[in-house]
Amino acid sequence: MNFKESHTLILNNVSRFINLTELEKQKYISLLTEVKVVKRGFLMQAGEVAKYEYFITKGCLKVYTLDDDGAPHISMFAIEDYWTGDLSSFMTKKSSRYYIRATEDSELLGISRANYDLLFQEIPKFERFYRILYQKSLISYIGRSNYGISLTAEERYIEFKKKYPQIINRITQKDLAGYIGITPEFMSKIISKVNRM
Amino acid sequence: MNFKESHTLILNNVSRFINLTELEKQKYISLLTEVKVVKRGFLMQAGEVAKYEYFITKGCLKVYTLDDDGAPHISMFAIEDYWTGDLSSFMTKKSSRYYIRATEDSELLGISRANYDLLFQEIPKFERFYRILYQKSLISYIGRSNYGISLTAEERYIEFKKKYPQIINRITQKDLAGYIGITPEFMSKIISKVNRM
DNA sequence: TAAAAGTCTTAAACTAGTTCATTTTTTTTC
DNA sequence: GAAAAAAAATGAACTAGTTTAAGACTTTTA
Repeated sequence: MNFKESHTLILNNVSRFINLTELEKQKYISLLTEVKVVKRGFLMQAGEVAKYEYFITKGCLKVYTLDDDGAPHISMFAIEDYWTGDLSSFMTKKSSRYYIRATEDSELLGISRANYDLLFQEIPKFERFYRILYQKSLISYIGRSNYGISLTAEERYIEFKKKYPQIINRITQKDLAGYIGITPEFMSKIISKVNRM
Repeated sequence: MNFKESHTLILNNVSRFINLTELEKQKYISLLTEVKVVKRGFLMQAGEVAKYEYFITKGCLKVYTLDDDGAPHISMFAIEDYWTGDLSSFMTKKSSRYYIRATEDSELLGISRANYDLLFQEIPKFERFYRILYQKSLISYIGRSNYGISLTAEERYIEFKKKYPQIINRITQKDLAGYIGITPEFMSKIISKVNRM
């Protein structure tokens, strides 16, 4: 059997941590659902329960909440080879506070909650896969946990630019401001200052 | 066989997510090391490699970094029935940026990196235990990831008070300021303001 | 139990970041 | 490819949080 391009991408991602037999690969792929979202389309909206966890095979999306004043707070940008979704809502089946919206035409592979649970029964190796995946995500979130309160906005911008050069050119300055946690006006000032340096 | 009080505590913690046989329990306990730290003592210091991940059976500790000006940024307080350590350093074996210091006389159970790896071979069920543990931690870190940039210091204080009433009476106002991400002076103003309300 | 060290409070002068308003530039849509 | 809509730039007046300094209170140590 040979797999589609998107299937090869996700199987390569999984094979970073566990080895699957051909049969297991087919089984895994059979549990996934293909999803497309056009630019500015919503993958999910606040108030819904997260039905899927997603792996991105093409495109770019932003995950954000709206505060009481309706101002967006972007918690992540996700591109090809990243996982995204609202893990909390997905696990608890409670309604989500998050919006996920494509900033480019995007393609994803989703796994439903039922299939996620089934996966551990059918291929217990996936306990290990997710153990390592969550461990790595956790390490990265722990590392960032203090950055909002201990760095200035300018330092957070410089760090983002260094860490995610492949993302910074694909998003608007306004969305970047929503991620850094400042107003678009102040973002504009910082960028012109840093570029002048 | 019967277990010590601290062993019962950690076995209860583990049994939230997986069931162990008596033999597995004994095996697990045999992989742990008991550690005591007196008030103001260090469990680890920046520059060291994290040799253990810890489960707290008694006491209270603070995990923090020092910034370039020597000001402490506290990333967590940990009390009985919590896990602590520097997961990044523990996994990568690179030197840590963190200090972990007891704010009360404390007792912990540590697992070394070698025993952590062995654990998955000997009792594969622990892949599931850590998958769920890390998933829950991750959900809580994701939930907090925007709180430093989207809430005011006063809102962060009120939230901390509501969420961790059992911790707030065990730490100094100065350490709380280091966690909230403000100066002790401003912390003092906020507390007197909130209490006046 | 006295001295030393650390913690907490208060206040005045300062700075990083916001708000609001206007203009210019870029992107989207028909 | 023109009109409309959205994003970016700039500037002036404002606010949340910092800095520095000094005195009062509490905890630790010898």
